[in-house]
Amino acid sequence: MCARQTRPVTRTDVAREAGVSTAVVSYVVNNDPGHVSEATRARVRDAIRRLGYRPNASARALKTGQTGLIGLVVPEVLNPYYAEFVEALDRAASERGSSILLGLTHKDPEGEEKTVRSLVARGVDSLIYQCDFNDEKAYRMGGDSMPRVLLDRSEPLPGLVTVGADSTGGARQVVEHLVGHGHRRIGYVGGRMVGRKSDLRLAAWRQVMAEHHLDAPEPVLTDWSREGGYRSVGDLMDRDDPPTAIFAGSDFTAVGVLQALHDRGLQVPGDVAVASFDGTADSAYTYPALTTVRQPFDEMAGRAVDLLAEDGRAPQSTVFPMALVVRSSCGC
Amino acid sequence: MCARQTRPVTRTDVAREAGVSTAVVSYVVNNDPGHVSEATRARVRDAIRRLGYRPNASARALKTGQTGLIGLVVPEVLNPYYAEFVEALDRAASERGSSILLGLTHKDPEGEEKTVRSLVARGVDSLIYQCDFNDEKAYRMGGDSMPRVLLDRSEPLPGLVTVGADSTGGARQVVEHLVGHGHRRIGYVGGRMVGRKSDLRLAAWRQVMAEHHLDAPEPVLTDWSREGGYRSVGDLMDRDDPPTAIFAGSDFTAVGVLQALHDRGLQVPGDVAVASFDGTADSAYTYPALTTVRQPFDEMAGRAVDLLAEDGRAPQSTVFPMALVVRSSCGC
DNA sequence: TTGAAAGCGTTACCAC
DNA sequence: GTGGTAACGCTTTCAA
Repeated sequence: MCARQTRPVTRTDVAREAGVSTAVVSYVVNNDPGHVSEATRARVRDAIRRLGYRPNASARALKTGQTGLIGLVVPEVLNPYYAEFVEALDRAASERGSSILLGLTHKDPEGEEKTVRSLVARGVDSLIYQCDFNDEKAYRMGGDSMPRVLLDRSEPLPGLVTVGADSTGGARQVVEHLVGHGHRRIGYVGGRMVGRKSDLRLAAWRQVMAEHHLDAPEPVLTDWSREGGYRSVGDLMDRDDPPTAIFAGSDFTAVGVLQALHDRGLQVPGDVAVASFDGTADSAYTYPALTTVRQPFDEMAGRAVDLLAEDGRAPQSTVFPMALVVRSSCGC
Repeated sequence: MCARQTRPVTRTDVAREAGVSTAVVSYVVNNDPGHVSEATRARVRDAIRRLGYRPNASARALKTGQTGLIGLVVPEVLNPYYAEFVEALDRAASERGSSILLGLTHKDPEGEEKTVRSLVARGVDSLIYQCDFNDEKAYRMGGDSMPRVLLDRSEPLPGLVTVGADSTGGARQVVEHLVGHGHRRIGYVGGRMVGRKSDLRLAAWRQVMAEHHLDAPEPVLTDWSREGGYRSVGDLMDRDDPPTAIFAGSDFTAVGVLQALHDRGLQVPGDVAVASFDGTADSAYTYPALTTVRQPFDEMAGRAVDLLAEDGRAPQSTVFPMALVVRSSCGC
């Protein structure tokens, strides 16, 4: 009735049990259409159930050369920004029959290289990069034989496959909105860019200010963290003419900004308005709730996984629009 | 100089290049000690480098029966509570030479079963469960042949391997702290337990109240989300004698509670004190910063991965203490 | 210290 | 429709 031994059931056992060859079992397991008669198919299915047979993933992978694993390189998952990507990518991957092999770098710059190496060694079919440092280097490390995409890039990168959001358009919407509230002194707080040339948000902020003939105060550049946001408020508010509104380069930054503002006894949006960037889930639960522009997480994730499946190694760049989410931190 | 074809380099190629047998290549790759002379070793390493050889993970896994993959079943990663676990587990796993294969259920109750099935089909060596529903059922699904641990369990479960935190002790610390501030009406807000018998936090709160001869107001049970926390505040504060302090069953819940309190124009901790449970990173960045008890994420993660490695199928239960983190939401 | 060779569980080509 | 069987790339025993 039940197997005495723990030896795993193989396709050979099933074949014997069903009185067919191993090839037929393979056909049935892989739903090979038309190849096998209904009667046989049923018999095999039955044997599979009776024996509790489970195909061996490693054997299949060895034979087909495909593991169904997508390696995801991402700094951390405690930052909701990355968490949004991870969730969206997991959904996209599983809809398409793949799984995500997590490669957290834990924000360690050299962890990136280690992570990629480990992912490749585990036999991932493809790679998605969502990282901050040494982008192109890490990207190359994947090896040219493997489909890979660089996520969260707003601009095409020569020779690379990228997917991203229209950061410029998004940032413009935020700053325009703040200007629309009548603010004239709008400060910018964000992190320093590490692996990229420039910060499109910063540039867009400058540009919108200029278009409205407004002076852009000196931006505060810190690191992309809540702590960074917190610290930046001193720099910004201790000036002779502090801003009446702050554009934070990320929701995460804004969380720190908000706390620092509260600690100084300033009202938001009464004394200072705040708006930010990313539209992560937690931006709705700050106090006050953040006005922000939402990243198209699902669209980017879906596209990224599709590109991998297309095996597309032709360099190309996809950019999705961002949408303004109006809440109360701006004064609406 | 460079390979014309894209055919992947195998151990056979390396053997030929180095003028040795494939077995020797294997010895070198796996650092088999003493088995091969320094000269040969160097020759092989050289050939490996020249050819750019990378061992094939699937073939190795097929042969050894080990993939080095740990399946992690977890509802979501956007909730910082789970994100803390994911980060800690990833760290623990990679320190021990394994990788985490992510199995997000996306809070879909039936997703749990699908997720486990998918993880097993991908050939994980072992399974870690960090989930809310149908615990034991999902646990059994892993199959008895596979090492697996149920994470985040404060009490032993007959026949299962569990790792958790001392929730009772943690909750007691929080409530005692609130009592120490002179509060007499301390409310409880938390989620409903789904896969478990009872909520130890709730019980501990009741007990501490009783020990101090304090009446425990009717607890508010909602779901474990920011939204749930937000909604619960109405239930609690519209009473005839609203509490002067609130114990939230999780930081996530507390975030919603805080926002609702602010929206009602109540000061924290002035009008109402708040303290919570979990000690996730974001609890330091609410307004005001939350007093909470911290889960021993790293300890639990490390222990969980160790238990898997020990192949320990003997049911056992490990519980780590929780530590009070005093910040400003309690009125300190 | 090194090599030959037997599988590991599949898939898929080719005969029947 | 069905079955035989040669790989896939690796580990490991056993002999040399």
